[in-house]
Amino acid sequence: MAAQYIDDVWAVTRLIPPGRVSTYGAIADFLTLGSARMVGWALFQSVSGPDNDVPAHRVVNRRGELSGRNHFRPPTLMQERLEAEGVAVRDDAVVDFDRLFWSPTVLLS
DNA sequence: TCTTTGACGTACA
DNA sequence: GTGTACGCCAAAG
Repeated sequence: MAAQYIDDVWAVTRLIPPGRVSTYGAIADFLTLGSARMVGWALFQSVSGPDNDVPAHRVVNRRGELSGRNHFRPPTLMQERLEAEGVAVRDDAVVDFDRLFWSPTVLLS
């Protein structure tokens, strides 16, 4: 069974609205994991395992780059899904990332 | 058990 | 803007 933080990360990731993106640091800070790497690891488990019902493609690094696209099958799946949701991707990075950025902290409001 | 690596981020030169 | 260093925590070898 997955660890608790894995479940939390998946829950937050599922809350990301379609057409929006979030960052590892924002989720890590929201869950007070203390390390953004845990977020990436948790999402990697979702993509690698059978529980791929997590929109991991909506989570990018701080620059808005698709750093984890190489872990998708095929590696272009991440960009394809983002573009399918209306998120423009250019040079492995989200266009207008500042505008499309979504933070889980909005749930606190 | 120790070492290395990893979907990151911040600090500093 | 670029390169280096460190912290952070967990999994794999």
